Amino acid sequence: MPELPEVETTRRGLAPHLVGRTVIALDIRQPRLRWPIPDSLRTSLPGQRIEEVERRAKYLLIHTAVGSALLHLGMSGSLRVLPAATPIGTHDHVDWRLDSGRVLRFTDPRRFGSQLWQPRGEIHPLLAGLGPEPLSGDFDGDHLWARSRSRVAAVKVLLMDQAIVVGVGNIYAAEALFAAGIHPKRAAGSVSRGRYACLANEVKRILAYAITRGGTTLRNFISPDGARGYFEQELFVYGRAGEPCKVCGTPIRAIALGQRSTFYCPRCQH
DNA sequence: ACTTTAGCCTGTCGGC
DNA sequence: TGCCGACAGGCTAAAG
Repeated sequence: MPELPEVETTRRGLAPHLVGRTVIALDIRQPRLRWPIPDSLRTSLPGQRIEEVERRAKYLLIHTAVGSALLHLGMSGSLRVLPAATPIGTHDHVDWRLDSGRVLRFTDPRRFGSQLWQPRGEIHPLLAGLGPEPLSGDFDGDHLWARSRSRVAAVKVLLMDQAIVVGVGNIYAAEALFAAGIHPKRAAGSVSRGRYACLANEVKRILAYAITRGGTTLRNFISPDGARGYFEQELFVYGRAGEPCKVCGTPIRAIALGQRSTFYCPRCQH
């Protein structure tokens, strides 16, 4: 499932093929994604030259002179640059025809992804309320500590709240909490300043390391060059219910937290 | 202001 | 073998 490292891996794979290219036309075979593809994208993007490929949270921003396309992979989406004649598969919903003779192809079986448009000078509502980038200097333990006072929700829910910090999904939240030794169900407001400092550092370390591994491939994720990610081999708790903790040997436990599966070591995390 | 719930989708998997 | 319900999950909007 694409979280920050997977989106960043995608960005790095796409940028060399997109920057400097002009979008000739869009082939939209399925406009009903997480949100319908807006007319503004259909009318604004064709004819534009791509200036830059940026990542903000889990969004890819494809910048042009008149505005930016916002691409989100949802949980099963992938983007690849392919020869224009590549046969179209069942879930290949959108193609951007490029002047290089290739296409940027969006594939998404579950259609939780999106393609939106943001005119130059405007900020899309979906980007407006986002918290800081976890790998930036704006994010640290004191930020988590300050934003968690008086909050009774579980610390894992806080960590996955995109208004608090972006890019951390179910996998990396579980891994960071394990590394910091914090129980995922602990009330966010009851975690000390010092432990938040540790947690913030682990979030940064794990995300940065996962990017070097090409992200985590579970089910659908593939990078633009078709490669799988290799971080799954490095997971300590996610998806390992019943298996021994790699640190202490205690069986990893799975619980539901906010309708979401959560994995932790009952001995290492408190 | 915070917390909870429903909903968007379809491939996969266990059970019968 | 085939059908069927449960489950998975990022994220938002609406409800509590």
